[in-house]
Amino acid sequence: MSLAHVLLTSLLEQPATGFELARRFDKAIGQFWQATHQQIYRELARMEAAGWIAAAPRVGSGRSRKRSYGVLPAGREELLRWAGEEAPLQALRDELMVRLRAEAIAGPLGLEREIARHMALHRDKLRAYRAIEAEDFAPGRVLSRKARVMHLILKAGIRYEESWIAWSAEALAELAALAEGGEGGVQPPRRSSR
Amino acid sequence: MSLAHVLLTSLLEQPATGFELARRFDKAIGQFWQATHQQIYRELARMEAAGWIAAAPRVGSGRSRKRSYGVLPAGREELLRWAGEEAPLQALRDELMVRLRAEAIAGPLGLEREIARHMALHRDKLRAYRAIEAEDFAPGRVLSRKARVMHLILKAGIRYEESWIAWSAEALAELAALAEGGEGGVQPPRRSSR
DNA sequence: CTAAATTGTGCAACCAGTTGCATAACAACA
DNA sequence: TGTTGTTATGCAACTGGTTGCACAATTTAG
Repeated sequence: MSLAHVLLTSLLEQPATGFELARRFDKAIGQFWQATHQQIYRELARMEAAGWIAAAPRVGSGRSRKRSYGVLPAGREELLRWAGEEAPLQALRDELMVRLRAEAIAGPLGLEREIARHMALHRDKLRAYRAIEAEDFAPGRVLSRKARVMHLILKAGIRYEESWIAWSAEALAELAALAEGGEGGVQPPRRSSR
Repeated sequence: MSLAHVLLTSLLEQPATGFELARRFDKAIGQFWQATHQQIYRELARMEAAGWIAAAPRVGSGRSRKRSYGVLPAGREELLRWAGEEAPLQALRDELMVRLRAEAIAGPLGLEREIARHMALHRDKLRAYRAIEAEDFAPGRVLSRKARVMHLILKAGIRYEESWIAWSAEALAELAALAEGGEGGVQPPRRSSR
């Protein structure tokens, strides 16, 4: 049940409508958690029912359906309670690795293109993260505690992307070597080179 | 719909019962995909209905409910078709990073313990992967194409664990520095040190 | 021979996330 | 004034994954 807690955190930073929260997921939050507007509205309704958040009274004409939520004391307590919980390691799921397994077992499938494409996507993400880092966490600047912790989160993303880029390069080199060597057999090669 | 394709790949390597497939998920497959026995049985039933796999005729007494599945030509075709598809980057979800965001915004929550615990778990995984590597892909050994591709998958796991271990060390150091410096404020520090 | 552990299959209910669609206020502008 | 784009909320149906439970054959150990 992490979504509720992501939303609590974000609302604690700054009250917002469901729509605004959805946009925040496109930016900073989206790095390590995602949600569609559907999920967000549903979850906000639950959280309101649980007494964790409340909508601010409508301003002006009152014809709009817009609802801006803020965190209630019970919501803040719930966030702190949850933050103290232990969680198992996040399970890794990667479709590309599943495809690579298929490639290993069902023979050469030409996965190089897809790996190269992923590598480029990881490069794009890394570039975007680096740009945020240069903008918000430039070296030498004096940062608040909050900013320094946020920087740690960004750095986790940077390391993650870097590690996939490095792996992709290694994998492409190995697959190229395999293709060139012409070793397509399922059994270990018969002719030893020594 | 990756689960079906994981199962196709595994059955192609070696026919198996649902139970045996579940155990394979605890080992090699589990690195980048997970499934409970429930999901596996449900999916096998679907795949059989779709004509991708078939159960081998019962051997011996025939009193057992055991069903061993093998891949049919249609299943193999489906696997190859799917392997050629493009997929977006795997979305990253990490509850620990969500907690760290809460820590950044809702004040110090003592997340160091949890980060250290995760670091130890990542170390365990890395050690296990390294043991497999030493066992199955020792340097200098002549490996089949299949083994070399499998090694690439393992290496992806190794890099992933290494990158989290390195991040954890960095995060713990930074959090320790923050605690020591006594900077708990939300605003940038007032007293410049120069 | 019996008890316990392991192997093996499955139903039912639930929860979280996805997809497609519908609706409506408001702002900008032609 | 009407059209288009943005902001804003929500229902309904579905898919994939989780949890709890039940049942039964086979193997192993006492």
